[in-house]
Amino acid sequence: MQLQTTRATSHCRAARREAAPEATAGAQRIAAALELIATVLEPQRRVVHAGDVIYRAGEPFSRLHILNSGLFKLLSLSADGREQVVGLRLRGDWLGFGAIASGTHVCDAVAMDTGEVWTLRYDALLRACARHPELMRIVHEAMSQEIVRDRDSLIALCTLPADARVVAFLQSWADSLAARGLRTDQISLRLTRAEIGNYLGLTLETVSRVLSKLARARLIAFNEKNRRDICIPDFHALGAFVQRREAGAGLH
Amino acid sequence: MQLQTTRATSHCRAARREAAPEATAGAQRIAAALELIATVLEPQRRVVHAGDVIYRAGEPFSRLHILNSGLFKLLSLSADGREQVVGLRLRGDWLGFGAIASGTHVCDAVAMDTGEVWTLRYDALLRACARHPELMRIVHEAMSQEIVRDRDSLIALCTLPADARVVAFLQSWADSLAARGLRTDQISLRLTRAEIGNYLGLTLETVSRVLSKLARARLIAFNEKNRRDICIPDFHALGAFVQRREAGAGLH
DNA sequence: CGTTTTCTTGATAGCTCTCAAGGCCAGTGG
DNA sequence: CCACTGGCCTTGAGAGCTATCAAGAAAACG
Repeated sequence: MQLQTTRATSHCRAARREAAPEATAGAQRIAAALELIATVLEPQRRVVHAGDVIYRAGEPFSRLHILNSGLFKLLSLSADGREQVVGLRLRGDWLGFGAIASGTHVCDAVAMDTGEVWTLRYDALLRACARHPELMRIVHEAMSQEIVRDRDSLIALCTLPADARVVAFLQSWADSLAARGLRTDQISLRLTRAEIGNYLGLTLETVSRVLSKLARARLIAFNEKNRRDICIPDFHALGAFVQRREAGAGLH
Repeated sequence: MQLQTTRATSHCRAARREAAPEATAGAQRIAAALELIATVLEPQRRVVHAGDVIYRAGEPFSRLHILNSGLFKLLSLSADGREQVVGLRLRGDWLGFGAIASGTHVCDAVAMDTGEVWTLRYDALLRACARHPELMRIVHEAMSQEIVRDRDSLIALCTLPADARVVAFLQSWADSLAARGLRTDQISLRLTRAEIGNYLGLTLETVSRVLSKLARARLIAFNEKNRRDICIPDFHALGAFVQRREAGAGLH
Protein backbone atom coordinates (compact mmCIF):
# COMPACT_ATOMS: atom_id res chain seq x y z
CA MET A 1 0.00 0.00 0.00
CA GLN A 2 2.86 2.32 0.82
CA LEU A 3 4.36 1.44 -2.51
CA GLN A 4 1.16 2.25 -4.34
CA THR A 5 0.83 5.59 -2.61
CA THR A 6 4.38 6.48 -3.54
CA ARG A 7 3.85 5.52 -7.13
CA ALA A 8 0.64 7.49 -7.47
CA THR A 9 2.24 10.51 -5.88
CA SER A 10 5.26 10.38 -8.14
CA HIS A 11 2.90 10.12 -11.08
CA CYS A 12 1.32 13.41 -10.10
CA ARG A 13 4.73 14.90 -9.62
CA ALA A 14 5.73 13.91 -13.10
CA ALA A 15 2.69 15.55 -14.62
CA ARG A 16 3.29 18.71 -12.66
CA ARG A 17 6.97 18.87 -13.39
CA GLU A 18 6.18 18.74 -17.06
CA ALA A 19 3.85 21.69 -16.71
CA ALA A 20 6.38 23.97 -15.11
CA PRO A 21 9.11 23.92 -17.76
CA GLU A 22 6.50 24.09 -20.51
CA ALA A 23 4.83 27.08 -18.99
CA THR A 24 6.47 29.51 -21.33
CA ALA A 25 5.93 27.09 -24.21
CA GLY A 26 2.20 26.96 -23.43
CA ALA A 27 2.02 30.73 -23.19
CA GLN A 28 3.87 31.07 -26.48
CA ARG A 29 1.54 28.62 -28.21
CA ILE A 30 -1.47 30.58 -27.01
CA ALA A 31 0.12 33.83 -28.14
CA ALA A 32 0.91 32.37 -31.55
CA ALA A 33 -2.66 31.13 -31.99
CA LEU A 34 -4.06 34.51 -31.03
CA GLU A 35 -1.67 36.27 -33.38
CA LEU A 36 -2.65 34.06 -36.32
CA ILE A 37 -6.33 34.62 -35.64
CA ALA A 38 -5.78 38.35 -35.37
CA THR A 39 -3.96 38.59 -38.68
CA VAL A 40 -6.11 36.19 -40.70
CA LEU A 41 -9.57 37.07 -39.43
CA GLU A 42 -9.41 40.53 -37.92
CA PRO A 43 -11.85 39.69 -35.14
CA GLN A 44 -13.99 42.29 -33.45
CA ARG A 45 -12.33 43.21 -30.14
CA ARG A 46 -14.29 44.22 -27.09
CA VAL A 47 -13.44 45.05 -23.48
CA VAL A 48 -15.83 43.53 -20.97
CA HIS A 49 -16.28 43.99 -17.23
CA ALA A 50 -17.39 41.77 -14.37
CA GLY A 51 -20.98 40.66 -14.91
CA ASP A 52 -21.07 41.32 -18.65
CA VAL A 53 -22.80 38.55 -20.57
CA ILE A 54 -21.08 37.27 -23.73
CA TYR A 55 -24.06 35.11 -24.69
CA ARG A 56 -27.01 33.44 -23.04
CA ALA A 57 -28.41 29.94 -23.37
CA GLY A 58 -31.09 29.84 -26.05
CA GLU A 59 -29.65 32.60 -28.19
CA PRO A 60 -29.04 31.67 -31.82
CA PHE A 61 -25.46 30.83 -32.65
CA SER A 62 -23.46 32.60 -35.33
CA ARG A 63 -20.23 33.73 -33.69
CA LEU A 64 -17.41 32.24 -31.69
CA HIS A 65 -15.38 34.09 -29.10
CA ILE A 66 -11.72 33.89 -28.11
CA LEU A 67 -10.50 35.24 -24.81
CA ASN A 68 -7.50 37.54 -24.90
CA SER A 69 -7.63 38.30 -21.19
CA GLY A 70 -9.91 38.07 -18.20
CA LEU A 71 -11.78 35.33 -16.36
CA PHE A 72 -15.12 33.96 -17.52
CA LYS A 73 -17.58 31.39 -16.22
CA LEU A 74 -20.01 29.15 -18.08
CA LEU A 75 -23.39 28.76 -16.44
CA SER A 76 -25.88 26.04 -17.23
CA LEU A 77 -29.49 26.47 -16.20
CA SER A 78 -30.95 23.15 -15.13
CA ALA A 79 -34.60 22.22 -15.65
CA ASP A 80 -35.60 23.18 -12.11
CA GLY A 81 -34.14 26.67 -12.36
CA ARG A 82 -30.88 26.31 -10.45
CA GLU A 83 -27.72 27.70 -11.99
CA GLN A 84 -24.61 25.53 -12.17
CA VAL A 85 -21.09 26.67 -12.99
CA VAL A 86 -19.91 24.18 -15.62
CA GLY A 87 -16.62 25.71 -16.60
CA LEU A 88 -14.07 28.49 -16.12
CA ARG A 89 -12.24 30.03 -19.06
CA LEU A 90 -9.06 32.07 -19.37
CA ARG A 91 -6.82 33.67 -22.01
CA GLY A 92 -6.59 31.55 -25.15
CA ASP A 93 -9.80 29.64 -24.48
CA TRP A 94 -12.71 29.66 -26.90
CA LEU A 95 -16.36 30.26 -26.12
CA GLY A 96 -19.31 28.88 -28.06
CA PHE A 97 -18.20 25.49 -29.35
CA GLY A 98 -21.15 23.82 -27.67
CA ALA A 99 -23.58 25.71 -29.90
CA ILE A 100 -22.26 24.46 -33.23
CA ALA A 101 -24.24 21.22 -33.18
CA SER A 102 -27.61 22.66 -32.24
CA GLY A 103 -27.28 26.19 -33.65
CA THR A 104 -28.28 27.51 -30.23
CA HIS A 105 -26.15 28.39 -27.23
CA VAL A 106 -26.55 25.84 -24.47
CA CYS A 107 -25.17 27.86 -21.56
CA ASP A 108 -24.47 31.41 -20.42
CA ALA A 109 -21.00 32.91 -20.68
CA VAL A 110 -20.35 35.66 -18.14
CA ALA A 111 -17.27 37.75 -17.46
CA MET A 112 -16.02 37.68 -13.87
CA ASP A 113 -13.45 40.42 -14.29
CA THR A 114 -12.44 43.00 -16.85
CA GLY A 115 -11.04 41.36 -19.95
CA GLU A 116 -10.88 41.47 -23.71
CA VAL A 117 -12.97 39.24 -25.93
CA TRP A 118 -12.34 38.66 -29.61
CA THR A 119 -15.41 37.77 -31.63
CA LEU A 120 -15.60 36.30 -35.13
CA ARG A 121 -18.28 34.84 -37.33
CA TYR A 122 -18.33 31.05 -37.49
CA ASP A 123 -18.94 30.95 -41.25
CA ALA A 124 -16.00 33.30 -41.79
CA LEU A 125 -13.86 31.05 -39.63
CA LEU A 126 -14.82 28.01 -41.69
CA ARG A 127 -13.91 29.77 -44.93
CA ALA A 128 -10.61 30.88 -43.45
CA CYS A 129 -9.89 27.34 -42.24
CA ALA A 130 -10.18 26.06 -45.81
CA ARG A 131 -7.42 28.47 -46.84
CA HIS A 132 -5.23 28.12 -43.73
CA PRO A 133 -4.69 24.54 -42.54
CA GLU A 134 -2.82 25.88 -39.54
CA LEU A 135 -5.93 27.72 -38.46
CA MET A 136 -8.03 24.57 -38.69
CA ARG A 137 -5.47 22.75 -36.60
CA ILE A 138 -5.80 25.41 -33.91
CA VAL A 139 -9.58 25.21 -33.90
CA HIS A 140 -9.63 21.42 -33.72
CA GLU A 141 -7.06 21.41 -30.95
CA ALA A 142 -9.16 23.86 -28.98
CA MET A 143 -12.29 21.72 -29.34
CA SER A 144 -10.38 18.57 -28.50
CA GLN A 145 -8.88 20.21 -25.45
CA GLU A 146 -12.32 21.25 -24.27
CA ILE A 147 -13.53 17.65 -24.58
CA VAL A 148 -10.59 16.31 -22.59
CA ARG A 149 -10.72 18.97 -19.93
CA ASP A 150 -14.44 18.49 -19.35
CA ARG A 151 -13.92 14.74 -19.12
CA ASP A 152 -11.16 15.14 -16.56
CA SER A 153 -13.23 17.42 -14.40
CA LEU A 154 -16.12 14.99 -14.66
CA ILE A 155 -13.97 12.21 -13.28
CA ALA A 156 -12.64 14.42 -10.53
CA LEU A 157 -16.06 15.61 -9.46
CA CYS A 158 -17.75 12.22 -9.55
CA THR A 159 -15.18 10.00 -7.91
CA LEU A 160 -13.38 12.17 -5.36
CA PRO A 161 -14.47 13.06 -1.82
CA ALA A 162 -14.88 16.70 -0.86
CA ASP A 163 -11.31 17.25 0.31
CA ALA A 164 -9.85 15.90 -2.89
CA ARG A 165 -12.28 17.87 -5.04
CA VAL A 166 -11.16 21.16 -3.57
CA VAL A 167 -7.51 20.18 -3.87
CA ALA A 168 -8.04 19.09 -7.48
CA PHE A 169 -9.70 22.44 -8.14
CA LEU A 170 -6.77 24.34 -6.70
CA GLN A 171 -4.29 22.24 -8.66
CA SER A 172 -6.10 22.60 -11.97
CA TRP A 173 -6.42 26.32 -11.35
CA ALA A 174 -2.71 26.60 -10.68
CA ASP A 175 -2.00 24.50 -13.76
CA SER A 176 -4.12 26.82 -15.88
CA LEU A 177 -2.20 29.81 -14.60
CA ALA A 178 1.14 28.08 -15.10
CA ALA A 179 0.26 27.14 -18.67
CA ARG A 180 -0.22 30.84 -19.35
CA GLY A 181 3.05 31.84 -17.77
CA LEU A 182 1.48 33.39 -14.70
CA ARG A 183 2.85 33.00 -11.20
CA THR A 184 1.28 30.26 -9.11
CA ASP A 185 2.83 30.87 -5.73
CA GLN A 186 0.23 33.51 -4.88
CA ILE A 187 -3.07 32.85 -6.61
CA SER A 188 -6.36 34.69 -6.43
CA LEU A 189 -9.43 32.52 -6.69
CA ARG A 190 -11.73 35.39 -7.66
CA LEU A 191 -14.67 33.12 -6.87
CA THR A 192 -16.89 33.11 -3.82
CA ARG A 193 -17.13 29.97 -1.71
CA ALA A 194 -20.63 29.52 -3.08
CA GLU A 195 -19.36 29.60 -6.67
CA ILE A 196 -16.57 27.15 -5.93
CA GLY A 197 -19.02 24.83 -4.22
CA ASN A 198 -21.46 25.14 -7.08
CA TYR A 199 -18.70 24.29 -9.54
CA LEU A 200 -17.54 21.30 -7.47
CA GLY A 201 -20.95 19.96 -6.53
CA LEU A 202 -20.48 20.89 -2.87
CA THR A 203 -22.09 23.36 -0.50
CA LEU A 204 -20.32 26.55 0.40
CA GLU A 205 -19.98 25.37 3.99
CA THR A 206 -18.12 22.25 2.92
CA VAL A 207 -15.76 24.30 0.75
CA SER A 208 -15.09 26.63 3.66
CA ARG A 209 -14.41 23.70 5.99
CA VAL A 210 -12.00 22.05 3.57
CA LEU A 211 -10.08 25.28 3.01
CA SER A 212 -9.87 25.83 6.76
CA LYS A 213 -8.59 22.29 7.23
CA LEU A 214 -5.97 22.76 4.51
CA ALA A 215 -4.89 26.01 6.13
CA ARG A 216 -4.62 24.35 9.56
CA ALA A 217 -2.44 21.64 7.95
CA ARG A 218 -0.22 24.40 6.49
CA LEU A 219 -0.89 23.09 2.98
CA ILE A 220 -2.28 26.44 1.93
CA ALA A 221 -2.07 29.87 3.51
CA PHE A 222 -4.61 32.66 3.30
CA ASN A 223 -3.51 36.15 2.46
CA GLU A 224 -3.81 38.67 5.30
CA LYS A 225 -7.06 40.58 5.15
CA ASN A 226 -8.29 38.65 2.11
CA ARG A 227 -9.26 35.02 2.37
CA ARG A 228 -9.80 34.72 -1.37
CA ASP A 229 -6.12 35.01 -2.17
CA ILE A 230 -4.18 31.98 -1.10
CA CYS A 231 -0.68 30.73 -1.57
CA ILE A 232 0.38 27.13 -1.96
CA PRO A 233 3.81 26.66 -0.44
CA ASP A 234 4.27 23.08 -1.63
CA PHE A 235 2.30 21.50 -4.46
CA HIS A 236 3.79 18.12 -3.66
CA ALA A 237 2.44 18.16 -0.13
CA LEU A 238 -0.96 19.28 -1.36
CA GLY A 239 -1.22 16.38 -3.77
CA ALA A 240 0.14 13.92 -1.23
CA PHE A 241 -2.57 15.01 1.19
CA VAL A 242 -5.42 13.57 -0.89
CA GLN A 243 -3.36 10.56 -1.92
CA ARG A 244 -2.75 9.75 1.74
CA ARG A 245 -6.44 10.05 2.49
CA GLU A 246 -7.32 7.70 -0.35
CA ALA A 247 -4.74 5.16 0.76
CA GLY A 248 -5.99 5.39 4.33
CA ALA A 249 -9.59 4.91 3.24
CA GLY A 250 -8.64 1.83 1.28
CA LEU A 251 -6.80 0.19 4.16
CA HIS A 252 -9.82 -1.27 5.94
CA MET B 1 -44.55 24.47 -4.75
CA GLN B 2 -47.10 22.41 -6.58
CA LEU B 3 -46.93 24.91 -9.37
CA GLN B 4 -43.20 24.66 -9.60
CA THR B 5 -43.30 20.90 -9.69
CA THR B 6 -45.83 20.97 -12.48
CA ARG B 7 -43.78 23.43 -14.48
CA ALA B 8 -40.57 21.48 -14.16
CA THR B 9 -42.33 18.27 -15.11
CA SER B 10 -43.96 19.77 -18.16
CA HIS B 11 -40.58 21.09 -19.21
CA CYS B 12 -39.25 17.57 -19.26
CA ARG B 13 -42.26 16.41 -21.14
CA ALA B 14 -41.71 18.99 -23.83
CA ALA B 15 -38.14 17.93 -24.34
CA ARG B 16 -39.14 14.30 -24.54
CA ARG B 17 -42.02 14.89 -26.91
CA GLU B 18 -39.64 16.58 -29.29
CA ALA B 19 -37.40 13.56 -29.25
CA ALA B 20 -40.09 11.11 -30.25
CA PRO B 21 -41.27 12.69 -33.53
CA GLU B 22 -37.69 13.51 -34.51
CA ALA B 23 -36.55 9.97 -33.94
CA THR B 24 -36.64 9.09 -37.61
CA ALA B 25 -35.13 12.47 -38.49
CA GLY B 26 -32.22 11.82 -36.15
CA ALA B 27 -31.72 8.35 -37.61
CA GLN B 28 -31.80 9.77 -41.12
CA ARG B 29 -29.26 12.44 -40.28
CA ILE B 30 -26.90 9.82 -38.87
CA ALA B 31 -27.41 7.65 -41.94
CA ALA B 32 -26.73 10.59 -44.25
CA ALA B 33 -23.54 11.47 -42.40
CA LEU B 34 -22.31 7.88 -42.56
CA GLU B 35 -23.14 7.70 -46.24
CA LEU B 36 -21.22 10.85 -47.04
CA ILE B 37 -18.20 9.63 -45.11
CA ALA B 38 -18.36 6.27 -46.84
CA THR B 39 -18.43 7.79 -50.32
CA VAL B 40 -15.89 10.56 -49.80
CA LEU B 41 -13.33 8.81 -47.64
CA GLU B 42 -13.76 5.08 -48.13
CA PRO B 43 -12.96 4.28 -44.53
CA GLN B 44 -11.52 0.96 -43.45
CA ARG B 45 -14.39 -1.16 -42.08
CA ARG B 46 -13.93 -3.68 -39.31
CA VAL B 47 -16.22 -5.97 -37.33
CA VAL B 48 -15.45 -6.05 -33.63
CA HIS B 49 -16.69 -8.21 -30.76
CA ALA B 50 -17.27 -7.69 -27.07
CA GLY B 51 -14.01 -6.89 -25.34
CA ASP B 52 -12.14 -5.78 -28.46
CA VAL B 53 -10.07 -2.66 -27.88
CA ILE B 54 -10.29 0.10 -30.49
CA TYR B 55 -7.48 2.10 -28.89
CA ARG B 56 -5.82 2.49 -25.52
CA ALA B 57 -4.82 5.56 -23.55
CA GLY B 58 -1.27 6.55 -24.34
CA GLU B 59 -1.23 5.24 -27.90
CA PRO B 60 -0.22 7.78 -30.53
CA PHE B 61 -3.11 9.34 -32.40
CA SER B 62 -3.44 9.22 -36.16
CA ARG B 63 -6.92 7.86 -36.91
CA LEU B 64 -10.50 8.62 -35.96
CA HIS B 65 -13.25 6.03 -35.75
CA ILE B 66 -16.95 6.19 -36.56
CA LEU B 67 -19.38 3.64 -35.20
CA ASN B 68 -21.71 2.02 -37.69
CA SER B 69 -23.20 -0.37 -35.13
CA GLY B 70 -22.58 -1.79 -31.69
CA LEU B 71 -22.08 -0.43 -28.19
CA PHE B 72 -18.76 0.92 -26.92
CA LYS B 73 -17.47 2.29 -23.64
CA LEU B 74 -14.76 4.82 -22.96
CA LEU B 75 -12.57 4.01 -19.97
CA SER B 76 -10.34 6.49 -18.23
CA LEU B 77 -7.56 5.23 -16.01
CA SER B 78 -7.11 7.52 -13.03
CA ALA B 79 -3.77 8.15 -11.37
CA ASP B 80 -4.38 5.60 -8.62
CA GLY B 81 -5.18 2.79 -11.04
CA ARG B 82 -8.97 2.63 -10.87
CA GLU B 83 -10.92 2.44 -14.11
CA GLN B 84 -13.82 4.80 -14.70
CA VAL B 85 -16.43 4.58 -17.44
CA VAL B 86 -16.54 8.10 -18.85
CA GLY B 87 -18.85 7.59 -21.81
CA LEU B 88 -20.97 5.21 -23.84
CA ARG B 89 -21.06 5.41 -27.63
CA LEU B 90 -23.50 4.13 -30.25
CA ARG B 91 -24.08 4.20 -34.02
CA GLY B 92 -23.11 7.52 -35.56
CA ASP B 93 -20.80 8.52 -32.73
CA TRP B 94 -17.12 9.26 -33.26
CA LEU B 95 -14.18 7.94 -31.26
CA GLY B 96 -10.86 9.69 -30.78
CA PHE B 97 -11.64 13.41 -30.75
CA GLY B 98 -10.00 13.78 -27.36
CA ALA B 99 -6.62 12.83 -28.82
CA ILE B 100 -6.41 15.60 -31.42
CA ALA B 101 -5.06 18.20 -29.01
CA SER B 102 -2.35 16.11 -27.38
CA GLY B 103 -1.60 13.66 -30.21
CA THR B 104 -2.11 10.83 -27.75
CA HIS B 105 -5.25 8.94 -26.83
CA VAL B 106 -6.46 9.88 -23.39
CA CYS B 107 -8.77 6.95 -22.69
CA ASP B 108 -9.49 3.37 -23.75
CA ALA B 109 -12.27 2.57 -26.20
CA VAL B 110 -13.67 -0.94 -25.80
CA ALA B 111 -16.47 -2.72 -27.64
CA MET B 112 -19.20 -4.14 -25.42
CA ASP B 113 -20.97 -6.06 -28.17
CA THR B 114 -20.39 -7.08 -31.77
CA GLY B 115 -20.40 -4.03 -34.00
CA GLU B 116 -18.82 -2.39 -37.02
CA VAL B 117 -16.20 0.34 -36.76
CA TRP B 118 -15.16 2.61 -39.59
CA THR B 119 -11.63 3.95 -39.35
CA LEU B 120 -10.04 6.81 -41.26
CA ARG B 121 -6.84 8.78 -41.06
CA TYR B 122 -7.16 12.19 -39.45
CA ASP B 123 -4.92 13.91 -41.99
CA ALA B 124 -7.00 12.45 -44.82
CA LEU B 125 -10.13 13.71 -43.10
CA LEU B 126 -8.69 17.21 -42.86
CA ARG B 127 -7.82 17.25 -46.55
CA ALA B 128 -11.27 15.98 -47.44
CA CYS B 129 -12.87 18.63 -45.25
CA ALA B 130 -11.14 21.35 -47.26
CA ARG B 131 -12.81 20.02 -50.39
CA HIS B 132 -16.21 19.17 -48.85
CA PRO B 133 -17.65 21.84 -46.56
CA GLU B 134 -20.52 19.52 -45.74
CA LEU B 135 -18.04 17.02 -44.31
CA MET B 136 -16.48 19.67 -42.12
CA ARG B 137 -19.91 20.61 -40.85
CA ILE B 138 -20.53 17.01 -39.85
CA VAL B 139 -17.21 16.74 -38.02
CA HIS B 140 -17.70 20.00 -36.15
CA GLU B 141 -21.23 19.05 -35.19
CA ALA B 142 -19.98 15.73 -33.83
CA MET B 143 -17.30 17.42 -31.73
CA SER B 144 -19.74 20.06 -30.53
CA GLN B 145 -22.26 17.39 -29.61
CA GLU B 146 -19.64 15.54 -27.61
CA ILE B 147 -18.85 18.72 -25.67
CA VAL B 148 -22.50 19.34 -24.88
CA ARG B 149 -23.29 15.77 -23.97
CA ASP B 150 -20.34 15.50 -21.62
CA ARG B 151 -21.32 18.75 -19.99
CA ASP B 152 -24.89 17.57 -19.48
CA SER B 153 -23.77 14.34 -17.90
CA LEU B 154 -21.41 16.27 -15.67
CA ILE B 155 -24.26 18.35 -14.35
CA ALA B 156 -26.43 15.29 -13.84
CA LEU B 157 -23.77 13.37 -11.98
CA CYS B 158 -22.62 16.22 -9.78
CA THR B 159 -25.90 17.73 -8.68
CA LEU B 160 -28.39 14.88 -8.53
CA PRO B 161 -28.92 12.36 -5.73
CA ALA B 162 -28.56 8.65 -6.45
CA ASP B 163 -32.21 8.07 -7.41
CA ALA B 164 -32.17 10.87 -9.93
CA ARG B 165 -28.84 9.82 -11.37
CA VAL B 166 -30.13 6.37 -12.21
CA VAL B 167 -33.32 7.81 -13.67
CA ALA B 168 -31.33 10.32 -15.72
CA PHE B 169 -29.17 7.46 -16.98
CA LEU B 170 -32.23 5.47 -18.05
CA GLN B 171 -33.74 8.51 -19.74
CA SER B 172 -30.60 9.47 -21.62
CA TRP B 173 -30.17 5.87 -22.67
CA ALA B 174 -33.72 5.75 -23.98
CA ASP B 175 -33.18 9.09 -25.73
CA SER B 176 -30.06 7.74 -27.43
CA LEU B 177 -32.00 4.74 -28.67
CA ALA B 178 -34.92 6.88 -29.79
CA ALA B 179 -32.62 9.24 -31.71
CA ARG B 180 -31.45 6.22 -33.71
CA GLY B 181 -34.94 5.00 -34.42
CA LEU B 182 -34.79 2.05 -32.03
CA ARG B 183 -37.64 0.96 -29.80
CA THR B 184 -37.53 2.26 -26.25
CA ASP B 185 -40.37 0.37 -24.62
CA GLN B 186 -38.16 -2.64 -23.95
CA ILE B 187 -34.53 -1.66 -23.48
CA SER B 188 -31.53 -3.78 -22.70
CA LEU B 189 -28.93 -2.09 -20.53
CA ARG B 190 -26.11 -4.48 -21.52
CA LEU B 191 -24.16 -3.19 -18.54
CA THR B 192 -23.61 -4.81 -15.18
CA ARG B 193 -24.69 -3.00 -12.04
CA ALA B 194 -21.04 -2.39 -11.31
CA GLU B 195 -20.51 -0.71 -14.68
CA ILE B 196 -23.59 1.45 -14.27
CA GLY B 197 -22.45 2.45 -10.81
CA ASN B 198 -18.96 3.19 -12.05
CA TYR B 199 -20.38 5.38 -14.80
CA LEU B 200 -22.70 7.22 -12.41
CA GLY B 201 -20.27 7.58 -9.53
CA LEU B 202 -22.24 5.18 -7.33
CA THR B 203 -21.62 1.75 -5.88
CA LEU B 204 -23.24 -1.27 -7.43
CA GLU B 205 -25.32 -1.79 -4.29
CA THR B 206 -26.79 1.68 -4.56
CA VAL B 207 -27.67 1.12 -8.22
CA SER B 208 -29.33 -2.15 -7.32
CA ARG B 209 -31.32 -0.54 -4.52
CA VAL B 210 -32.52 2.30 -6.74
CA LEU B 211 -33.60 -0.07 -9.50
CA SER B 212 -35.45 -2.21 -6.96
CA LYS B 213 -37.17 0.86 -5.61
CA LEU B 214 -38.20 1.96 -9.09
CA ALA B 215 -39.53 -1.52 -9.78
CA ARG B 216 -41.52 -1.55 -6.51
CA ALA B 217 -43.01 1.82 -7.52
CA ARG B 218 -43.99 0.30 -10.89
CA LEU B 219 -41.96 2.95 -12.71
CA ILE B 220 -39.88 0.28 -14.39
CA ALA B 221 -40.41 -3.45 -14.81
CA PHE B 222 -37.75 -6.12 -15.07
CA ASN B 223 -37.95 -8.68 -17.79
CA GLU B 224 -38.75 -12.19 -16.61
CA LYS B 225 -35.59 -14.24 -16.10
CA ASN B 226 -33.30 -11.34 -16.99
CA ARG B 227 -32.93 -8.37 -14.73
CA ARG B 228 -30.80 -6.50 -17.22
CA ASP B 229 -33.65 -5.96 -19.65
CA ILE B 230 -36.18 -3.49 -18.34
CA CYS B 231 -39.22 -1.78 -19.73
CA ILE B 232 -40.37 1.72 -18.90
CA PRO B 233 -44.16 1.85 -19.09
CA ASP B 234 -44.43 5.62 -18.59
CA PHE B 235 -41.59 8.05 -19.15
CA HIS B 236 -43.65 10.86 -17.70
CA ALA B 237 -44.06 9.06 -14.40
CA LEU B 238 -40.37 8.22 -14.29
CA GLY B 239 -39.36 11.85 -14.73
CA ALA B 240 -41.99 13.03 -12.28
CA PHE B 241 -40.58 10.65 -9.68
CA VAL B 242 -37.31 12.52 -9.34
CA GLN B 243 -39.00 15.91 -9.70
CA ARG B 244 -41.30 15.04 -6.82
CA ARG B 245 -38.35 13.98 -4.70
CA GLU B 246 -36.58 17.27 -5.39
CA ALA B 247 -39.66 19.27 -4.54
CA GLY B 248 -40.16 17.27 -1.38
CA ALA B 249 -36.57 17.77 -0.33
CA GLY B 250 -36.97 21.50 -0.76
CA LEU B 251 -40.07 21.74 1.41
CA HIS B 252 -38.38 22.02 4.79
C1' DC C 1 -20.99 54.12 9.90
C1' DG C 2 -24.71 51.03 8.86
C1' DT C 3 -26.09 47.56 5.72
C1' DT C 4 -25.28 43.69 2.97
C1' DT C 5 -22.62 40.08 1.46
C1' DT C 6 -19.37 36.71 2.42
C1' DC C 7 -17.21 33.55 5.36
C1' DT C 8 -16.62 30.48 9.41
C1' DT C 9 -17.99 27.15 12.77
C1' DG C 10 -21.02 23.95 15.24
C1' DA C 11 -24.91 20.49 15.77
C1' DT C 12 -27.92 17.49 13.65
C1' DA C 13 -30.02 14.71 10.08
C1' DG C 14 -29.90 12.25 5.87
C1' DC C 15 -27.75 9.95 2.28
C1' DT C 16 -24.49 6.82 0.43
C1' DC C 17 -20.65 3.66 1.20
C1' DT C 18 -18.86 -0.31 3.30
C1' DC C 19 -19.20 -4.76 4.90
C1' DA C 20 -21.63 -9.00 5.10
C1' DA C 21 -24.78 -12.66 3.87
C1' DG C 22 -27.54 -14.92 0.84
C1' DG C 23 -30.16 -15.83 -3.66
C1' DC C 24 -30.38 -16.53 -8.62
C1' DC C 25 -28.55 -18.27 -12.78
C1' DA C 26 -25.44 -20.37 -16.32
C1' DG C 27 -21.90 -23.31 -17.16
C1' DT C 28 -19.23 -27.48 -15.83
C1' DG C 29 -18.26 -31.96 -14.62
C1' DG C 30 -19.47 -36.09 -12.16
C1' DC D 1 -29.81 -35.61 -13.77
C1' DC D 2 -27.66 -33.32 -10.16
C1' DA D 3 -24.08 -31.10 -7.35
C1' DC D 4 -20.75 -27.62 -7.73
C1' DT D 5 -18.76 -23.34 -8.95
C1' DG D 6 -18.36 -18.54 -10.07
C1' DG D 7 -20.37 -14.33 -11.56
C1' DC D 8 -24.02 -11.23 -10.89
C1' DC D 9 -27.53 -9.38 -8.17
C1' DT D 10 -30.23 -8.28 -3.93
C1' DT D 11 -30.90 -6.96 0.76
C1' DG D 12 -29.72 -5.53 5.45
C1' DA D 13 -27.01 -3.14 9.26
C1' DG D 14 -23.79 0.10 10.61
C1' DA D 15 -20.37 3.80 9.77
C1' DG D 16 -18.76 7.83 7.49
C1' DC D 17 -19.36 11.76 4.91
C1' DT D 18 -21.81 15.74 3.42
C1' DA D 19 -26.00 18.68 3.50
C1' DT D 20 -28.90 21.36 6.23
C1' DC D 21 -29.93 24.58 9.64
C1' DA D 22 -28.45 28.13 12.68
C1' DA D 23 -25.59 31.69 14.68
C1' DG D 24 -22.11 34.78 14.62
C1' DA D 25 -17.81 37.09 12.74
C1' DA D 26 -15.51 39.44 9.15
C1' DA D 27 -15.26 42.06 5.14
C1' DA D 28 -17.16 44.82 1.33
C1' DC D 29 -20.02 48.45 -0.06
C1' DG D 30 -22.47 52.72 -0.40
